[in-house]
Amino acid sequence: MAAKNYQVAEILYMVADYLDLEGEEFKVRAYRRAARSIENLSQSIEDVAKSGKLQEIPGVGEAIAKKIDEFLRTGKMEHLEKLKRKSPVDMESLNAVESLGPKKIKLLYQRLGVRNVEHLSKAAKEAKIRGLPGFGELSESKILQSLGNVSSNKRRFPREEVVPIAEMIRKKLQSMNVVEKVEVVGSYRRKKETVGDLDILVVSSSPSEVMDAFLNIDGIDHTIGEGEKKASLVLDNGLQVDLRVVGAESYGAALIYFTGSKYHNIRLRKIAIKKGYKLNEYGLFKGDEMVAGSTEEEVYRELGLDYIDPENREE
DNA sequence: GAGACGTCGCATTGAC
DNA sequence: GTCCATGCGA
DNA sequence: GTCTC
Repeated sequence: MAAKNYQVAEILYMVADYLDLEGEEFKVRAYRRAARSIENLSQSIEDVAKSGKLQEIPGVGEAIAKKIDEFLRTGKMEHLEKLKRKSPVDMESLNAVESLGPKKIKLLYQRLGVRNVEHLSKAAKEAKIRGLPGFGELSESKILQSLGNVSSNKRRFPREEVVPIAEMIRKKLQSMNVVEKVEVVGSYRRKKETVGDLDILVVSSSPSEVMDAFLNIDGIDHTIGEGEKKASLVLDNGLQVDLRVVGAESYGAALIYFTGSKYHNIRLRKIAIKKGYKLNEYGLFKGDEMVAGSTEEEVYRELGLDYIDPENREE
């Protein structure tokens, strides 16, 4: 895969981040969608551009195609340069800080003049952030914690590296007698070469016991959150693991939903709408009535589709 | 050309 | 303490 | 900004 694809995607993500700060909503999604398409492209973006078929990429229309062309020809994108010049803050670094999104970044700038991570770190250490609307003492310490984590954050893990971990967790949960089903979903189930995190789906009559077991597996660095149906933690090696517990009646729909890909879900959802249904992680509904949900096969069948293997759910 | 663009659980605040 | 609104993340 | 209707 040409390295250019990755660069183009990165640039589009950056444009999205800056637009996000300006309060744009749908353009942001549009740029991120285009970026994701290009990441997943099987051909080199340069070849696609040469044959003038950029607009055939999902999410790429006239405007973005033009910008990609510009970048491939000149190595720059004026649109992004302009956004950067206009922006008072360094979105690239600030947006990478956990728990900070566009709204909070904007507020930190307006109230404290925070433009980059150095300013942020200083403000947090001086306890200036607590007290701002929407921030408390806890938010402040989370920011500091996240700033300390920057290096270990965000890498993707080779599949081989996570298989033993996934299996360990799966076996541990499966051995519990309140657990009916366990599946490792997400890109792991789609058998991608790398995974960003591990997603685990469980059916159980006693979610709280499952949560408890999950939060006590070996090798936990820290937990990110825990609720009745959902928990997230980070292992010593930096891998994030998310757990979700659902009812048996929703198992199939949840499998589909959490296995993804996102594109695949969007496609299914559209097909569902066209047929007068609504599809979500809980099931396939006609009005308020669930017509399918306990198995994947059932949901696909009801949508008029043959079963699609997880590996083939990229689009 | 107009209108939609996913949706929801969780953490945290802040009001009561 | 409970309940709500908001932002974030997925 | 892009896609669908």
